[in-house]
Amino acid sequence: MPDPDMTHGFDTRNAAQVAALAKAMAHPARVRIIEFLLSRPGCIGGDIVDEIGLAQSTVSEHLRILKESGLVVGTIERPRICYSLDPGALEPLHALIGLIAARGAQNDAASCCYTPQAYAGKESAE
Amino acid sequence: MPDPDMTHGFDTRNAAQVAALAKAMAHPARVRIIEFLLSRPGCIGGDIVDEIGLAQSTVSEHLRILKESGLVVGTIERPRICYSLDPGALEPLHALIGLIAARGAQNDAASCCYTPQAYAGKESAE
DNA sequence: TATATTAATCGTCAATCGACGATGCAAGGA
DNA sequence: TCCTTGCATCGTCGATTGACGATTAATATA
Repeated sequence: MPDPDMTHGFDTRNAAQVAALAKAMAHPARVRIIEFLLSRPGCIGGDIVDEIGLAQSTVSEHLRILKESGLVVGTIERPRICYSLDPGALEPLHALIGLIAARGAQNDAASCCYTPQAYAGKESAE
Repeated sequence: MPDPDMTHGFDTRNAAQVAALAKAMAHPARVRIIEFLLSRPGCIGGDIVDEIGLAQSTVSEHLRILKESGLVVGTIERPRICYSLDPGALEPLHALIGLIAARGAQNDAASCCYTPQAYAGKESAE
């Protein structure tokens, strides 16, 4: 048995990886940091604090989370630290999202379930 | 001024959208639900509960979050509910991740900052 | 009408998150 | 040596999350 985590073709390890990456992007301030880093040719030090408009300690904490996920890398250039994106880090997330997006082509959201006669009384669930 | 939320080329509204989508994917159980939905031609009712291995109420809560994000749609087929992915929903997230991934081609993670002489004493920040 | 099936909702609890100000720390310059 | 600069870390607070069992709601079926 190659991988004991495998279930129905997907493994829980990968799910945890993807979730961790998504979590890193799951806050508006962090998304804005990413976008900011994306808008620059190189990377920036504490300008991020000005850009985001939160306290320095708060931004530092967001950067810590981003670094922990691997999405952002910091290079020390005393007294500054130089932040930049590591695009390769979000590969697992990118792959899954790519799969979902690809499904969009073949499969309109309406087509459904294994009980074909189900279409009779269709309501939207909320 | 076309959009008061614009800051340095990105708007906070979009950041919130992206963050909300990422948040929906920011839990291993929800990622596994997505992968499970992806592994099926159509969609499934309460089989998700068996697949995930958490209590029914917990899975229901995760499904609520996924529906709220638009990523998953539920169609009522009494007494079941038929869940399926709506690939279009994660467009904003997909777009941003696409941008980041594209950057990977031109820009290796090492190249950095606007102070070119910085490369002298390079350490890794943790 | 009574019962079984399936999913949503409620109430509760511990754990985690996000924000802040204050403080600490390492290098560079006066 | 004493400041200054730039970032990390600490401690604290309220808010949110994630898990569960119990309950409720809506149908189908006996």
